[in-house]
Amino acid sequence: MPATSPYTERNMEKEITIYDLAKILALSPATVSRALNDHPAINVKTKALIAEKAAELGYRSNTFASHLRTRKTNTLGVIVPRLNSNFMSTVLAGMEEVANNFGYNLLISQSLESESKEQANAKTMFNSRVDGLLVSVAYDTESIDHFAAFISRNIPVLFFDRVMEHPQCGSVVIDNEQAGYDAARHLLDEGCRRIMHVTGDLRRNVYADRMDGFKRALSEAGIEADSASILSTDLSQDAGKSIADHIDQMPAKPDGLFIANDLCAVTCMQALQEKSYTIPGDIAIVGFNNDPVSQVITPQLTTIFYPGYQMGKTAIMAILAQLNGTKPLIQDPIILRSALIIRRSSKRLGDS
Amino acid sequence: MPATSPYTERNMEKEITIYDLAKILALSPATVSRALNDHPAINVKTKALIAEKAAELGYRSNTFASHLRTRKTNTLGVIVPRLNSNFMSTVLAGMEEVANNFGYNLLISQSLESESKEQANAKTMFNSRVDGLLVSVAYDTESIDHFAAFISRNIPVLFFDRVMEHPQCGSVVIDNEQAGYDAARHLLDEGCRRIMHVTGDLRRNVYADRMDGFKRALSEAGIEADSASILSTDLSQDAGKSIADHIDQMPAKPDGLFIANDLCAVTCMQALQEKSYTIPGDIAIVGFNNDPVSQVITPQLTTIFYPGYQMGKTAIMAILAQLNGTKPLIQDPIILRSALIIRRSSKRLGDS
DNA sequence: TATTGTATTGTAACCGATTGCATTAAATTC
DNA sequence: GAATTTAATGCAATCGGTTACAATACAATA
Repeated sequence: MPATSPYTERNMEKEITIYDLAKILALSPATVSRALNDHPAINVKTKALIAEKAAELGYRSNTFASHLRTRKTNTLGVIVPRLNSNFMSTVLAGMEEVANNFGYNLLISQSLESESKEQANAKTMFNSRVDGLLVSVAYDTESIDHFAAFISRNIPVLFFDRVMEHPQCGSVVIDNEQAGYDAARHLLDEGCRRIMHVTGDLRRNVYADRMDGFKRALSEAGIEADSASILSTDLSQDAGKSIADHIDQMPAKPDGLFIANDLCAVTCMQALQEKSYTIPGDIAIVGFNNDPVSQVITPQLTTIFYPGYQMGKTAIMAILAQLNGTKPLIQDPIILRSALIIRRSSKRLGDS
Repeated sequence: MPATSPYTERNMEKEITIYDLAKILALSPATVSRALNDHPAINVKTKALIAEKAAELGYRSNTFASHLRTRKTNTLGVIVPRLNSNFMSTVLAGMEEVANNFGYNLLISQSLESESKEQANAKTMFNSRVDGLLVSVAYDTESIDHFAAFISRNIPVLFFDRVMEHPQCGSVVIDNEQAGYDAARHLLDEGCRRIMHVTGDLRRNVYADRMDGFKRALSEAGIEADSASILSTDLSQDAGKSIADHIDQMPAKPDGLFIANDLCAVTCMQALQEKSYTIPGDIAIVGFNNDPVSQVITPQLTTIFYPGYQMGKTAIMAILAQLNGTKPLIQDPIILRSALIIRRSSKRLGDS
């Protein structure tokens, strides 16, 4: 009976190195290294010989040794609040596609909406020596000190969607203020006068800006957005139900509702319908993100189209441009187009 | 005028190493290394001293040097068909959480449902020297030769959801056959007799198994599942519409519909409703995955609960167990519980 | 023939962390 | 006080590729 159980043995096949190849072919490791990197000084026949032997023996370059020497990783770090939202997974899909095309890998982690987790993630990314970092910050992130290490070493940090202000960091966003304005303006145009806005944590630009746009539209219409008409929540599905309860108990109920997240909006809408409110008759509703659920709910939800895939692609291209030195470190935010999609949940006036 | 533009300079700050720390503190690199790794042999005071200095100087471990030496990357590769589906992003969220807790990173890439892309991804993962590989195969994957390199080097390869048979590879799945049976059986119990099944590519276990279960239920009920009652599609949203058109033109229309994907089912349902079919009156429908949309559609969609988050967590734990040698390489598939969730879209009989 | 040039390959010093095997100092036991 | 532990630290080789700087061989030129 063997001393160790069979399944504890691993890596039976020895990993072969350029030294092995060199010895077998009676050449120097340097020549092998150069040949494998297609260095012009090496004889074509020698290259062919080495390539053949390498393939035969299943040689693979040890990227650690290589990176240790060259100080490049070809890896980009991505920190997002959550992986499992339609929006974020769409962004990531876009990122992965472009990164892959340019020979970069993606190291992805989620902060689960917690600043401390985000800090830990950043540290890991830093130690993993990512060539660049893409971040959408957590709900409760206050400081960006945990990115200082990157910045001081000139490792590009790019924020997307939920961004932080920093002179050295680029960002990719949509015009949230305008989107908020469009949403509110649309509700006003549909005849709503007591419009309520359900938003997220106002420390986050995306929510603060949407609210600003919301207020601007109301103020233009001569309506004051008092504090009672703005509700800050975590925009979860549970929050959606609570909002419905809340509205149900309001003496002067809103006739329009702008909720900064589709999933939350949809849940709220269902809860309201259960309480026999009609949508859009009693209350017109506008969501945000153009999540698949917005087209599935009855009535279909008016929302803001958010170009997630494009945002992912754009973010990667922007950070690669920085890495290649073709773009300055200091740059203006990249603003992508979003658009109001009008569906039935907000149409209070005739269609024609 | 400087020779290079200012923004092309990078990494101005010198990276400090354990040698720098050792020199500054008049210690040996070995002590510094041990201290940073919290080695028990090092004096607590010395550790504190080193930790402090390291923090002060912004030291970061060079993972390449470390990995080069230890031959471990602490990175797991994940190849999925698509990132942007509710199911997959939920799985990934679960994976990330566990991996992160155990100090592992995730290198994630998507095959976009193409075998050739999957092969390329596998190659990258191989060269990145991931410690293990988690795969859910693409729609059209025929062979698993591209994983042979891993297997022959005893790098664990674990399949999840869409799995391939291989004696050396573990897998994490649900009992798709049973789920398919449950779905069909439920429709039968609700009085359906002409039941149609819309499935995906039958080379994939998930679809083949669900179909087998479907057939078993029908055959038990004495109904023959003829080829006309089974439709193989790509389960996209477009497919959902086509299915509705197809049904609309069938002479003998089905009274029950089991679609192996919620998003597709929902789209189909909407298209059918537009054509004035009532759900579940004319046609009862069952989907698969318990996607958020299933609770949003009217009537709410009966579906199969798929434990995505748990699957992600389980898969990581299983592969880590292999890496730690606590589990044999050859093992039975891990089967997670799925469950039929009955909602309105399939209730043709009274509730009581 | 001596010199210079060209093509090709080799030598050896890195890159930075890890770790088996000492070594030294201090504490404990006899 | 001598002998033995115990605690803490150091030495030096190692991981595998890269690359500046030779070195060698042979052809071309003076």
